[in-house]
Formats: sequence, C-alpha cells, structure tokens
Amino acid sequence: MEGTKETEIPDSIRCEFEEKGGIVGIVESLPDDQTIGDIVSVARALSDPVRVRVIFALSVQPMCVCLIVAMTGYAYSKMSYHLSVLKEGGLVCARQEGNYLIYYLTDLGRRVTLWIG
Amino acid sequence: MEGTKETEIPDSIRCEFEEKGGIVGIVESLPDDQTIGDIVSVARALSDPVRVRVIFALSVQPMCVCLIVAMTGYAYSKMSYHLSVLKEGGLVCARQEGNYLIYYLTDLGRRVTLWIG
DNA sequence: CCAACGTTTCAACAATGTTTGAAACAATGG
DNA sequence: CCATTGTTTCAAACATTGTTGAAACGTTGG
Repeated sequence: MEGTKETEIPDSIRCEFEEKGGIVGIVESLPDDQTIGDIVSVARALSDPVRVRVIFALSVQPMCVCLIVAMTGYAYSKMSYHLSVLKEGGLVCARQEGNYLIYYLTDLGRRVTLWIG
Repeated sequence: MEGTKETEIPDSIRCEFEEKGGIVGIVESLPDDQTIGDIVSVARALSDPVRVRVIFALSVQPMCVCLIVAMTGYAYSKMSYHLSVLKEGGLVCARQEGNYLIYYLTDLGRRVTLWIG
C-alpha cells in the first residue's frame, strides 16, 4: 500500500475517482462548514408541514400571529415555537405594530418559497 | 359580527387581507398536502450536515458506501442510516456492482444540489 | 461449500425536537 | 394606574431521530 490509498474501490469508479483527486480532492471541493450549516438550518425550518404552510401563507401577505393562529388552529405558544424556528432559519422576521407582531418573509424566505413552489 | 370574521386584525393588514379572500382565500391558495409532504421529506433529508456533505460529494461523482464511509469517518451502520434517509427523500438511489453498492444522485437530487449550492 | 468482504438491519439507548399549560411581558385603552 | 389583549417564555411531558455494536444478508473467490 502506498500513499493515501487504504480502501479497495470498484473498477467502474476508480478511474474517475482518481481523476478527481481521490477523497482529498472531493472533500476539498465541498462547500465549507458555514455554508453547510446555513443549508441545514433552512432545511430544518422547512422540515415540518405547518411551517411550510406558514411560509407559503406569508408569501401571499404579511400576517399577525393571531391570523396565523386562526389559519392553522394551533395554540399561540405552539405557533410561537414554530415561528421561532422559521426565524432562526432566516426565512421570516417580524415588525411590531401596536399590540401586534406582524411576520413577513425575508429575502431568503421569498427566494426559498419561490423555488420550492 | 357578520360572516367569517372572528379575529381582530390590525388596520395595516385588514384591507389587503380581505382583498385576498381572508383566511379562507389564503388557505385555498396554499399547495396541497401531497406537495407539502414532498417538500418536508426533502427538507428532512437535508437537515443534517453529513447528509448535505454526502449529496454534494455525490454530485461530483457516484460513490460506493466504502468511499463515503472513508470520506466522512462514519461507521458503516451510521452511514447506512443516513443514506436511507436521503433515499427516502428521493435524493439518491443505488445500483449494485458486484459486492459494492454505488450510490448516485437522482434527478431531484441533482436539481436540489444545484440549487442549494 | 466455505471464508471474506461490503453492506444493511436490529434493538437498546442517547439526543433532539415538539407539545402543553401556566406564567410573564409589552402595548393599549380606560 | 389597572385591566385587557397579543404574544413570548419556560419547564416538564412526550415524540421523533440519531447512534452504537452485534448480528444477518448477499456476493465473490477459492
């Protein structure tokens, strides 16, 4: 055994694989951890049906929490949790208006909603 | 109170909201459950860093499990689990070659990888 | 047929994510 | 200042996901 090789790999792959620089080459071509982390947090935000519904609804128009709650039938505290996950994923943000909090899509939220739609 | 109205909503939203048909109108404009479910299962597949890394690696070239394992340092059984999540999300599939299983991106997997990259 | 290899499956366990209801907070109107 | 309304926070219960190591499966070569 010489150098970086430890694993046997099938012929059908070996050639292309070595051309690409082997494991080292492929790993180097991967996005950095920060980018991967961003992707993961968006994905997590989208990994629940009610949250997906909410961002689609917000893509129609901004809404206060009371509307979102009325639309989904969820309790305030429950929806508050889901909204916080969407906020952490960078998909929504909120502005205060009097007694109300109005949630709306961020730029990223808009792009994501367009793309998955 | 007349008709569908039960919730007080702030002035800044009311007008636009009623134009869109209120809650009923907005709910009707949402994607159907099947579509939402598909989005969620793709999102879940992407909601772990190692899985995201794997699909990026597979976008460079198909790989047998032993290579993926070597690349990530994960145990076989662990990686096998993550690959099954990616498969359930419809992002990857595999073909057998002799003793090896070679994973590669599906069409959906390719589109997703391109978009998130 | 047997042994070796690549891979998956399984069950127990650990870790994370979600729900619940009560309590707290902030803004408004009286 | 007080009561009310819209919303968040918190901790405890609960549910879903991820990890581990051992055992099983399928394919290959001897």
